[in-house]
Amino acid sequence: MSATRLLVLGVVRMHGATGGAHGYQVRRELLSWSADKWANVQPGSIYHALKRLALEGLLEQVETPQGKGPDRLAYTLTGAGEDAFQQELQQRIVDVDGAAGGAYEFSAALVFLTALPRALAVDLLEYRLVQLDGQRRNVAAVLDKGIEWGQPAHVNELYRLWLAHCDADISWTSDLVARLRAGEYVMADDAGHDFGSAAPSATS
Amino acid sequence: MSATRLLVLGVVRMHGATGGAHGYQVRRELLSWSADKWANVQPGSIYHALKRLALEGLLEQVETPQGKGPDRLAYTLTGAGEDAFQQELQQRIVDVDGAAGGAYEFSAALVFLTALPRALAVDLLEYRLVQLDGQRRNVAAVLDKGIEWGQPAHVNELYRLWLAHCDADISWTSDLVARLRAGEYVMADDAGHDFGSAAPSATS
DNA sequence: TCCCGCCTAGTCAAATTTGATTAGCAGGCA
DNA sequence: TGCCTGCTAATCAAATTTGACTAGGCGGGA
Repeated sequence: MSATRLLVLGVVRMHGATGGAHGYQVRRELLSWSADKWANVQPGSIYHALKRLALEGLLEQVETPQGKGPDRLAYTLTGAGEDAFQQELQQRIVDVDGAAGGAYEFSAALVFLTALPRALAVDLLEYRLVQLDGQRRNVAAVLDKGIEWGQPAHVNELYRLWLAHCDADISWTSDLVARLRAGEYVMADDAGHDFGSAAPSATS
Repeated sequence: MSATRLLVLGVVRMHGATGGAHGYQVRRELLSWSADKWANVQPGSIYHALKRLALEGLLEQVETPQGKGPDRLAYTLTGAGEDAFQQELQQRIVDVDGAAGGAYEFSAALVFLTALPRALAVDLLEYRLVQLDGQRRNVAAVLDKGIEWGQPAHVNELYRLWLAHCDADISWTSDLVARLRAGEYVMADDAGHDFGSAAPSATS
């Protein structure tokens, strides 16, 4: 599942309480997060994702109050959609994979962090920490051995950069875990959880 | 120009001294850099890029010694291709743009850093440093003001992460500049520059 | 009233990416 | 010899992404 799909799924999920969301609404929400910068949310991708997700049974078309304006198709999450959302979200928090692309794969999940219960979020992030540490070790090893071995020197430079990013990720993640432990944010199992906690921006 | 295109252009350029490169050669070179991890180098993309670049006149099909094996189409850089390569390379070093996608846009350029004369590389990296500093300031400002303003809290978390990455980039870049100044790497204007300095991996 | 610009909502052709698949040849081995 | 495996080299249909463009309605100034 691409980052775009998780984002779309997640935004539709947020609007679940108010009877689903249509494409433009999703687009606006994502734009308000600058998701056009750090993920790729062109209009076309969103509408495509929406159709695809509906086709796969993760979303369901809900009949529109059909107000004024142009055509408008709204969607809600199905049960399968909720499952897929949870699964994908958790997967992404844990996965470290692609060094550089990874930062952006993770961002898509971070936005929905509060959709998880606090203890689970903490556990997953701690597991991520383990993964990150492993990756750090790996990169460091390549860098140590790699000086003399194959590859033009600049490829090592790449590893050096990744190492720095690993370190940054590790300390940021530790910090976040600590803050979550200390009770920051309203998580899914806290009183007053607002089901995704989007700033109210629906206009329909 | 996408990252893939710069990578393909750059690899073909490296093999310029030996009469051009064909798709599979490019693929292997990129795989040996793990570019399938941090950029997206599926076979199809490479062959597509090759054709497209040829169509745009940046590459030129060179007639093959036509040895044994399957069909094989080799390409070399044209004058326009060299210009485009230099321009794109320099652009990418300077551009900071997309926070998360940016790291990976930059990686594609970093690999070809030694294709620049030392002084130019240093200048460009220093300019990048200025950009990064600006970005850092921006993110920090949003983070300061942003606590109370709109957006669900977790979006701020994203900014916090970017801030950490900015810092990592800044110190890595400073370090690289210092090392370049101290004479590390064989740059385009140094004696013994091997025109891109790929580990010999041609097989043809 | 009429026109202009802007916001809402979404479509569509073209470009690109994905990754499974084809196909020739060489080497090992029974 | 005959077969199977693995490497070289590239193609192709299907999926996805890009981003320019259509089109209706609304508010306000001339």
